[in-house]
Amino acid sequence: MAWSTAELADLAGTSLRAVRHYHAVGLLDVPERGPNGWKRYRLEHLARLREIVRLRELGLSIAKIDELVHGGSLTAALARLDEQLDESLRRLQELRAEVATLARAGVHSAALPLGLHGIDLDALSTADHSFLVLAGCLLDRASLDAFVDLLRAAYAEPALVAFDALPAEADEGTRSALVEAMVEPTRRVRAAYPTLEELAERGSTNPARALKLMRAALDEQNNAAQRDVLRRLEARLAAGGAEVAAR
Amino acid sequence: MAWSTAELADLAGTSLRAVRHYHAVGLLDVPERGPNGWKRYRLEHLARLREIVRLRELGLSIAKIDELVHGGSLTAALARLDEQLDESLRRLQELRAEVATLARAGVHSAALPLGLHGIDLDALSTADHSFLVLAGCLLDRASLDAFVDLLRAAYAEPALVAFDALPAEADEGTRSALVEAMVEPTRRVRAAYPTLEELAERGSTNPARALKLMRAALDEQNNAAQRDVLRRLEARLAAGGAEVAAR
DNA sequence: TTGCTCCTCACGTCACGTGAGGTGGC
DNA sequence: TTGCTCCTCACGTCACGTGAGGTGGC
Repeated sequence: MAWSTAELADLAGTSLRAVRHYHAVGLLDVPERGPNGWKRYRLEHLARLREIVRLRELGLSIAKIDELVHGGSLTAALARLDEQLDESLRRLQELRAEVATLARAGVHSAALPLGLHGIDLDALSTADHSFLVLAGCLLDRASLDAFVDLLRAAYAEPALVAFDALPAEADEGTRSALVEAMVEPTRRVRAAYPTLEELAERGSTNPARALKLMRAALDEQNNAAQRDVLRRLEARLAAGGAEVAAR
Repeated sequence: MAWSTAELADLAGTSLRAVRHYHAVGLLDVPERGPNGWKRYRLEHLARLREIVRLRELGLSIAKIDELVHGGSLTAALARLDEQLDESLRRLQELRAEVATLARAGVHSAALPLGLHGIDLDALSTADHSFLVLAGCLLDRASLDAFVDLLRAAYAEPALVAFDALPAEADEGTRSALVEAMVEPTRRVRAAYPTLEELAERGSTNPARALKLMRAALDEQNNAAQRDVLRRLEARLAAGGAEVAAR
């Protein structure tokens, strides 16, 4: 009873090349050879090879296995391994949920942070989608959720939806009417939800940078007419504030 | 607002080199460049890159992502992915159990099939350990469990344990006494448990080969005295059978 | 001017996979 | 003799990592 490399690999449930690789890196002893130069593996090699295969299946690197087999602390290694497995389990469970979401929402929603609660991705404008991607890179979960709440509130206001759709060549009448129509909805939303500053402050490790990036993105997404309307809206809101203060 | 490669990678939570790799394989469009030749990434690139990063985290290969992004069937891909995740989850849970076992039993038990029920690995002789490794490569779970039951029964018989420990230079008196002592225990074990043939027949896809390999291994593990005792034991059992049949 | 960032090759890494080319056994 | 298995190089693969060497911006 002595096995060839192919037989050994087959018994152990691995490949011929893998066995040779384990020889090359010194994990598995090269056995004696028969008179014709062929390797003759025995039970001891099978036992060692199974050990290697098993630990590889557990996800250990060859270097780690080498360390263990040559007397490294198994207990410590296994404790770390157990933590990693636990982490992997949690991740896989998240991933499954995410896969289900993706199946409903399409590939391109993969760019968004996962599990945005109660948001209809199809109803999202391209601009808001892009902005959410950026926000997802900059804000933590809580701030992101708060921002999504704000977005939904905004979508419930016809005037704010109209702003999103404003064409660059909109005429003066359209613009001034839109400014007026936006005053009250904007006040309502601002009163009920946190501002971008507040979100960045609470949800980012580098609030100044996050805020700058988000503002730049917003500005970039707007066309000339939208920027004009925004400028006038801010003036109108400030004036309104002054009126109230003066009264 | 236009980002450098490093900024983009940082925002998307990946590495500079990975971004360049995605360019090289055609997954991510190369953006326009500024007057100084530097790349200028925009929101669209961030969105695409996040998509890639997310799908990579899900374990998809670049080839697969390319297929998906260029209109492959997302539904089919996700269904397969979900199966794989489910499979991975089951494997991870097995692995955790196995890690716990390993922590108790030591590295070298990694060569053994996992979760052998109710067996004390420390009490196992080296020969039996080696043989179990081989059996684990050849038999399915049920047959293996049956074999372990047989092993435990054998360990409960002092005569059979004595056989395992018989030195090669054992004298004639020791040998013949051992043969006699083994007759009854052997009959008991054979009556209560399946034979190697039966185990191979039921538990292997290639019973003839499995049986041959296991017998060769057993034979090899025995020394001259043990082989002698076995031969005489078989003769004694056959004679006993003849006696009974003749009576 | 100094330090920092950007760029493009291009070789390295990990754990093997995959021929290429030659010999031995039945 | 034919077909099959064995052997040893040695280059290929996948998804990047890691310098090497040179330029631009503040």
